[in-house]
Amino acid sequence: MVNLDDVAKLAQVSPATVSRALSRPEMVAEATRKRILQAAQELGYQPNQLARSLRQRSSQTLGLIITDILNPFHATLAKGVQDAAEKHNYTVFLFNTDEDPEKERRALNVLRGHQPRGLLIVPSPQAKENLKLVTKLPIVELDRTSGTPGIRTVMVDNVGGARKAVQHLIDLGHRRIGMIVGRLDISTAVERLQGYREALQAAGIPYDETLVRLGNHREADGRAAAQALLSMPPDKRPTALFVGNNEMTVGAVLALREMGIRIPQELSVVGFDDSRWAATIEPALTVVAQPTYELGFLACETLLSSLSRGQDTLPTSIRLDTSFILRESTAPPGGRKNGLKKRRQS
Amino acid sequence: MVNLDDVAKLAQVSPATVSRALSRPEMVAEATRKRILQAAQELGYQPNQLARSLRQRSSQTLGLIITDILNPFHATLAKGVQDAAEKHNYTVFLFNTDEDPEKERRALNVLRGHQPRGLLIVPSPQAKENLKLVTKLPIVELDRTSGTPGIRTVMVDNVGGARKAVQHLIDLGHRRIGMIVGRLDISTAVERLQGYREALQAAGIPYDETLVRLGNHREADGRAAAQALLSMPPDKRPTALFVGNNEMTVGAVLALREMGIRIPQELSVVGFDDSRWAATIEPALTVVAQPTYELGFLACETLLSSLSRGQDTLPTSIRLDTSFILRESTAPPGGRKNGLKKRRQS
DNA sequence: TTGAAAGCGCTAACAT
DNA sequence: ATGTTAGCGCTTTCAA
Repeated sequence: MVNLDDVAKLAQVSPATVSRALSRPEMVAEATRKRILQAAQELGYQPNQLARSLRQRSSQTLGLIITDILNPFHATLAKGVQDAAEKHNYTVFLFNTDEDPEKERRALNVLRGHQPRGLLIVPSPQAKENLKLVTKLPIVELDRTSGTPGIRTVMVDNVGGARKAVQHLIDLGHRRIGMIVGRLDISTAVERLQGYREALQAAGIPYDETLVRLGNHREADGRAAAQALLSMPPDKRPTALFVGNNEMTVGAVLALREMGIRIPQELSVVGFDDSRWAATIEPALTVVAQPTYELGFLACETLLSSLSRGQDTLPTSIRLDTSFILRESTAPPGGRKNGLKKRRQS
Repeated sequence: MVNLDDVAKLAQVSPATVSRALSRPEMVAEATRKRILQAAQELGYQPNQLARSLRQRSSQTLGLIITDILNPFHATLAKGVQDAAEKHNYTVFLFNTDEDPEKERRALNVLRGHQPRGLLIVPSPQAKENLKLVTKLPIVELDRTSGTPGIRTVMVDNVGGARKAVQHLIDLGHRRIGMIVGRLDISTAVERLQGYREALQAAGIPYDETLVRLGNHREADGRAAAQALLSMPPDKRPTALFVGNNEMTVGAVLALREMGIRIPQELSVVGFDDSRWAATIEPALTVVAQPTYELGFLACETLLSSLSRGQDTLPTSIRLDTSFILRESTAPPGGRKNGLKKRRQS
């Protein structure tokens, strides 16, 4: 590999001058700088970041830990982070935890070895414990929070989003509204459940725990939960369903399809998180949409700006708004049709 | 940060011994090793990979360059690569090129600075030129090839996959079969087009270039191409459509929907690359499915084994088989129904 | 089996 | 404005 010394020799200067010409051009005379740049170009020189980072005791890399890259939501998050990082000349190490705290722990340790400048993480259920491994690192949590005090977070207004969704169902006349919610050791699930409860309460509808099913965020969980809810006696079962995340929504909808339950005639459905699938399935799904890309981008910007501004910035918690997208999967209970026209509403 | 010296002091040995205890345990006496491990544990020591890689002149990192992480196909590829890399204790740098050769060039340069041990790349159209930047690096191309001689590739049997798809349409009785194909400077597009032509030829159907439309892999391109094809006069327009990649298939299907053209009664459709969307849309799409995860995993395994076995391995080109999945989007021309039952066939 | 010493490629004092 | 020198944290001769 061609290194600083090679360039220095070709340009007939000392290695230090080459280093300066590349990193602090203003410290080097115009002519020498040109000569050096020319030499570097000629040799195809690329600075060794390993050496540079070792010496500066600070790298131009970030760690990104998400729970499932196959989930379009997370892929979009990753893209947002990537783009922001690239804009600031940072390179990102990507890790997947599959929601497994043990994989998260390993990822954190590996990451530690690579001396990243900061960390963006969608925390697993046990992240609070795991994050003790990297206390020295500037961290931003995105999408959800581990509850670790003093950590910056960039999230969506889950409570408000859920409230809007359930409010919509109530407005249509539903009283028995089911919810499929994620694991309660994950903050988004807790918050969306809270939004559900708030909407019910505001409408004076008592909370009925038999209508709320827990799932582990996966398609299969949504499927099982929907089956359980819909096998309740007709007068007890929900007439509408609010599903707490995208994958479980898929499972629920497919289960309903298999059971021959028509949406929205027999059951109204609202999902959390939009996707192409939700928009183009039959019937098109009414959802609470999240600014996913922006979430990732902003989280990364937040991290980077806290790096450059030093430690003095207060741990901020950013909440982005969701938007409610009305499509064709909801109708008044009992089956009168509704919503054949598409429209949006904030 | 706690370093080797700290551990050495605590364990009352020299730094060299600590290094050995960690990297070549067999070179250190049982007792000392235990003491050292204990000390390392106590201090929460994590080796600095930057220093280690610098010294060894070889890192435990890989570069992965894909063209679009938002495309589930690429996300799945990335997951396969990740999993294989993790299994062998490698960490991966992820880059997105968005099919932009300039972004690819930048990614390659940045990557070079981080001294990865090898590179996995889904090459952009100008990769052949760009890859000259990293001639020293062991490379595996996946999904498609840049045509650079001597480079290992892990791809799918695109010709065979396309042939099966078109053969199926021919068997149903179609003669005017349209194809929406990707940019012809991308190998997968060329190969899939070739499979299309081979199937036609084998059936004695002349190749009609007005039935073949080029697109740039995006949903919008599939949409435009489908609109163009279907606005041909009824006696000239295709009765069946083979679409060369997943995103364009989405566009084509949505365009057909908007035009009110019923699938498969008025037009049969076969896509390349399966997805949840394809499987659950109405009607469920008949597709050529790819072993995507395996493609990524295998590509990474191939790269890593070539690293450990040294340079002597021959540049291998691996082809994985596709599988044809018959669902509900194809029928004989003229509208007789078919394929309401789902089944698979290799 | 262990330690001393050199050096990977770079940057940052400190000198000139 | 440029050069000299030391050292980031680690591994690897070489010597004991």
